[in-house]
Amino acid sequence: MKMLEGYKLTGFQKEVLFVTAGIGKGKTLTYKQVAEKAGRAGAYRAVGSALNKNPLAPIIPCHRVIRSEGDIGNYSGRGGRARKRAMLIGERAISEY
DNA sequence: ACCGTATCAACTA
DNA sequence: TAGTTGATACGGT
Repeated sequence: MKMLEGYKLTGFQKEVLFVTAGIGKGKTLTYKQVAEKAGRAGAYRAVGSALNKNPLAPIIPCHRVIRSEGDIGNYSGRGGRARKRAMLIGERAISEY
């Protein structure tokens, strides 16, 4: 996993990105779950911060990380929340409501 | 449903 | 080092 080389990311950042990148297709994880997998359960805020600065926004499936209630969180990638919602609906990961 | 507080890491001065 | 911010979570009202 050397895709993170060149990017000045901290350990937590790398863990978060790695976990996010490891989410299976059509699956979704809540920020809490990602935080737990990253080794810092409870740091859901930090997870958001990490993904916010995520230099691999178009590469990492950050759109598969949603809120605990199943709602769409925010998204820094191109298209913003609309794009994220569209992708999740396309993968049947969430309800289209 | 709405508001306030809790919690964690990164950023900036 | 201290203060602020941010893609959240949870409980009380």
